[in-house]
Amino acid sequence: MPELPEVETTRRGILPVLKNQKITQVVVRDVRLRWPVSPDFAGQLTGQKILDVQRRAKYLLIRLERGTVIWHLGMSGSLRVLPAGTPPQLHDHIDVVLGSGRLLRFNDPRRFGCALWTGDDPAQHELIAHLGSEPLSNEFDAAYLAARAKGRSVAIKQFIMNAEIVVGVGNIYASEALFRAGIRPKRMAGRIKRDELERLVEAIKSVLGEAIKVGGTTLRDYVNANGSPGYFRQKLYVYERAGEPCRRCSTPVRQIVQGNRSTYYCPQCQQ
DNA sequence: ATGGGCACCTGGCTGC
DNA sequence: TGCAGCCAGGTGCCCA
Repeated sequence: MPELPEVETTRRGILPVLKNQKITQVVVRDVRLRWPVSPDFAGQLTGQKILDVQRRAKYLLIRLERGTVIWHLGMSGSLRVLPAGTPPQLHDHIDVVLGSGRLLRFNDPRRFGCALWTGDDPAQHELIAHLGSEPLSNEFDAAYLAARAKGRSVAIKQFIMNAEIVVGVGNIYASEALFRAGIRPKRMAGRIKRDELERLVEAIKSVLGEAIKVGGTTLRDYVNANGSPGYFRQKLYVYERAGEPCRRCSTPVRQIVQGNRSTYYCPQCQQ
């Protein structure tokens, strides 16, 4: 569910609530996440002060005095801030209770998310060490993309969804970025021309940036730290619009499958 | 090394 | 009404 804009929106929502707070209690109701929650997870966190909340790719990094929690929302996860004592509901797997009398609650119906404590540098963690560029950073540019795409036959849509190349671009924003750039999603990554890569880089940056500004995209169940949805859905040009007229040229939007994921594009605007 | 496909899991919707 | 089948915002792993 959450792509980079939704994770970043969550980060911005929880940071002011968590910063400088002491963790007074951690409740783990279900350890069966993508990786089992470690038996010492609660013990490692309890009593520590939260220093910062950062993001790398779609991972939230909760920096503590000693160590870091690496938190991923998977497909259906959300982190919300609630008053301590709020009764848990279905799929509320983890609570982090704060000295302020509030708590951070992790809900994840499909349990594809994870919460891992590490005492080492999170940048060196196996899940994070091999990640590609942050799309909103200056190092992500056409030269970088061209170098990585050289000689590769994978479809450009799957290429930009590959986190070893560029992080944070999921199924929604991949289709949307390719629409903005006017590129057909099935074209081979290595055959995209330089000026098209320039447009693609700008499209990825702009679509992610605009989505962050309005709190991300809510399709079904994504909510931010306050339980509010994101409003970028209204700005989607092609995603989940199969058969509907393209917002630019009125040609019906087409839906195909790539790597077991739905892709949407306009056969007129994208070549 | 690269690309393709599957697995993990629950819930909501569709169509018979 | 009930239920089987399909689909969903991610990503690690296995295979050719």
